[in-house]
Amino acid sequence: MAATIQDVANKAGVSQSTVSKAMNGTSPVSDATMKKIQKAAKELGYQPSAIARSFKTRSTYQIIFLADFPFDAAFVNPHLFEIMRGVQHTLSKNGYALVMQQATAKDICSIVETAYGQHKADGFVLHMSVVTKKLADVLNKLAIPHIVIGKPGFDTRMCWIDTDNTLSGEIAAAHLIEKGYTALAFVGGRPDDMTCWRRLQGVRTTLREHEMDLPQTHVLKTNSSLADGNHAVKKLLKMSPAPQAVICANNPISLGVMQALQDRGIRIPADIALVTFDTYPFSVYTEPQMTVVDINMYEMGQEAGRLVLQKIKHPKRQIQSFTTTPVLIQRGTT
Amino acid sequence: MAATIQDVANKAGVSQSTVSKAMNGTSPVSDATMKKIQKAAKELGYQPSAIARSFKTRSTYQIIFLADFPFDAAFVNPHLFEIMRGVQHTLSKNGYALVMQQATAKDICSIVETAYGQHKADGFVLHMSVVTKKLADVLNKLAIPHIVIGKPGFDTRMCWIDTDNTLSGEIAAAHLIEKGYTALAFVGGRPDDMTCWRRLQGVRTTLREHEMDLPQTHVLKTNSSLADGNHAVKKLLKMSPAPQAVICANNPISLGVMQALQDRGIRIPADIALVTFDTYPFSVYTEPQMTVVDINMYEMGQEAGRLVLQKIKHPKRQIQSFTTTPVLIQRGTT
DNA sequence: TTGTATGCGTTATCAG
DNA sequence: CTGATAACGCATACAA
Repeated sequence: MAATIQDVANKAGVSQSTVSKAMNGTSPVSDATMKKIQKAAKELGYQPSAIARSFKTRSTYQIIFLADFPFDAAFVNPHLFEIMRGVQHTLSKNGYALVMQQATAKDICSIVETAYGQHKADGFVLHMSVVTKKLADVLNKLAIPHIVIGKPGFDTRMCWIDTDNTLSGEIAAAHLIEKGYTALAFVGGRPDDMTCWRRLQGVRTTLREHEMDLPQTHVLKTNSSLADGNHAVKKLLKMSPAPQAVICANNPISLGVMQALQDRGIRIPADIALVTFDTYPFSVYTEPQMTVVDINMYEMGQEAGRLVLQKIKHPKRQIQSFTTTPVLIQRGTT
Repeated sequence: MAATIQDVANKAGVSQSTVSKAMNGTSPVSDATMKKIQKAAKELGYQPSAIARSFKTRSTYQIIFLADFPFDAAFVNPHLFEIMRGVQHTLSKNGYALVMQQATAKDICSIVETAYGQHKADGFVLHMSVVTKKLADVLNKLAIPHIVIGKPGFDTRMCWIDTDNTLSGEIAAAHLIEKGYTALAFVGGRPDDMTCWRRLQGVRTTLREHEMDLPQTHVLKTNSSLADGNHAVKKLLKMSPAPQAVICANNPISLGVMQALQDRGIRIPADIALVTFDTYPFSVYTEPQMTVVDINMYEMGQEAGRLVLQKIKHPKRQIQSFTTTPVLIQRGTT
């Protein structure tokens, strides 16, 4: 059997509580006994039992990451894992572990209630996609430490952090303006795609600040697929004034636009410049590589980790904010 | 405070140990008292403490997944997450939780030793990339339940499962033969890339079975990048006999080959057919879509989960095997 | 600075 | 079928 704190105490010739104090520095111990204890512990290969400690301190040192991990998740929602990596990193540094668990909006409440009720975790990191109003009530009523990744679509007292897509849009627009492009177009996603929509808002804001215009005729709505990008090109080329630069709301759209443009012999960026958002999946594989406004999801994960630990220590603090600044990566398309 | 088993016992007017037996079905209980207990438990919202149970039963019901999660992991090694999803699914169904933790070949030993020594987990799922001989010794000496994802590069008594890349190669070759292609070429990775190498071996095996040949001149070595795929085309077109079909050892290579082929006006599959491995990242985004031999990593994860639980129950059983059959997905390039 | 005593919530052994 | 009782390993209030 593994050595217990009692074994160490016996071997060192001191009491069990003294060993505890010595190990945790929770109360002063004389040099002499400290030495004895360390020696005994080392010889026995003593390792404190995390379970017993949890039992006594009534905390698990665990955080559960809940999301609806889709089939082929790494491709469908790669950000999820970059965020998880970040969370894990922070937690690990603070002696906490990250548990990964699948959930849906449907079963999230019962999962959280039982996991917390049975003391399986001290807190939760929740992806926006599984967050519901009912969950917000549960979290609030039971005062469960948590942080939501992504701003919930409804008013709530939950704690959340998100990326600033509006700011990303502003940065994209500012870059194009700085490069001297005056006639812009925007190829977006569906009206209910908040990410795309916020990026568009950002673009608009910056253009307005420069007293430039983005007429409704130059804003295209699509379903965010590569094929939609292809089709958008027909409309882009009919616009008047002809766009000198196109902002694509996401990677698939931008790849579609680029392909169709190049198929017609239009040179990028000489004839038309292109900007999109996020590095993956395609932006570094195109020729030329895409200029993008990127976001460091790993950093956001780290911040989420810090915040959930903070909530555990200070349950009353409420955090609702944007984090991690988007950054422009200029490559070949502008 | 949350209700304890004692509270339930008091409310039901029975002893604490009877409640335990009733809840766990660990010893027969009369219908009448069972009813009383269930009623009391429900009214109190009783939830058993997982910590206390762990403490008593000396098991954590946790498995740690250890891998070197790289920067932009979802793109660099997407399979990792599909596997994790599978593991998590199986564990969850069996009342276990999956902890995600970053590790490197350097620190893996100390991580495993302390995590196991401190009773933070009952077992481990380890990615091949962090597995060392020293780790194998530790695992063996302490009889730690584990399963390695990927066959280790050295002889060992560790338990592992892997995908059968050789079989994948065989399937790719068989498909081309069935389609009537007789002159083949193979564009591979570096000689030390075992995945590529095994796929090539599989191709060779099947060709030999059909008394066909893959001469050394028709096997190209590259660094597995898209650009390498591009460059390979020059050599492919100089080969004699001219290849009717090309097997690319992985996705980036195949995309490069396809691009360069199409740039020269060569039609796929009319002039040259193409086969590669894995669905992502590119195979569904090309035009035409790639025919691939794919592997279900989620299934492999599920299997890994089952195996590690089995190892916990039967520590002596040793498993070293291939799992999950590769499957041909015929699309537009053959 | 050290030791004694207590209890965290559960399961399990044993007697009744 | 039920109940009393003893651990599990540790942290901590309190006493010395």
